Amino acid sequence: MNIGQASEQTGVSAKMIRYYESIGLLPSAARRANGYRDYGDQDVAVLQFVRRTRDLGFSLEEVSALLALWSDKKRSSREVKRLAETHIADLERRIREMRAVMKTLRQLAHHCHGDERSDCPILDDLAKPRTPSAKKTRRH
Amino acid sequence: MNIGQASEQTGVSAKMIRYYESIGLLPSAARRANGYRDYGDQDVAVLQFVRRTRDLGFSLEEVSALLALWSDKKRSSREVKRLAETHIADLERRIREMRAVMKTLRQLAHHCHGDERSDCPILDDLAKPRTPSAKKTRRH
DNA sequence: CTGCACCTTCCCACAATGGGAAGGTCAACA
DNA sequence: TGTTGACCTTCCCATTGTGGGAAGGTGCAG
Repeated sequence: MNIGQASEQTGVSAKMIRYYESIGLLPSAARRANGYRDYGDQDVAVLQFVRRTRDLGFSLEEVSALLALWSDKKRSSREVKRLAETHIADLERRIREMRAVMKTLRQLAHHCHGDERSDCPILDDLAKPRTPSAKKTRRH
Repeated sequence: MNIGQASEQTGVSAKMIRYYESIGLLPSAARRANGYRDYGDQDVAVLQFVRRTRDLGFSLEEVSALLALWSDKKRSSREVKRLAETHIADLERRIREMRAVMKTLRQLAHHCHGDERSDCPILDDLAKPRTPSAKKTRRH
């Protein structure tokens, strides 16, 4: 099957499939005589695995680790669970941070009348403090 | 004051101050005879404004809009409030998405015994479905 | 044969930030 | 005076994950 079909069946764009191969996340695809990449059911399964883990927010590096664990028959399930739980904890932390930010924004917005008058407590407040709590919400 | 002091007082790295200037987010800084950038209290106030809005998760584009509104004496507070509320709605949406993902991950992790045994329902499940709900959690 | 849809590789762009090189400047200290 | 070290300057590169698009080959249908 061509890359286009593989893309359609998995929801991973052809561009990304080639990219994943180029960075070594996926093994080099088989090639037909004309140079086209050729995908089989096994490849599609791997792509679906990648698609799914990406949808769940795992980084490509984490996906790579999960793929390795997936194909390693001797692996213990402990590692997998640990990876999932680390990810859950990360999500929880980010949600907490975002909630703190929302709280601040809601307070600011609440005091802004939001009409034609020009005085706006949001802007006045933004100019003053040096947010003490908010850490950089950096993705890993 | 030199860029180093301005950086220290505002928590914006010197690197970023120069970058913000280069992309036109900030006006060109005054220069001393030796070519060093020179910052005054007004510049520091602007940098603090930027720092604070960045901490609250606004993109540089949004910060730019807020800066314009800030310096526009005739603006209505409606626009500002709208910007803040759009941002709040965006945060809410992202939190909802992340919670859905966490729920899935928790279910997966719950069924994984996480010990030396190698069979792992997390990996088995990841290989199967085509997540229907999870949209890309892309930052704006 | 022509046209169109597909494939290939290669380069560029994005958002925001950090790292670091190569070189100029300034202040303090021996 | 000379040197040292802490600044400053610009310039380029890397990151993460994705899309856009050019330039060219392939394959099939009319």
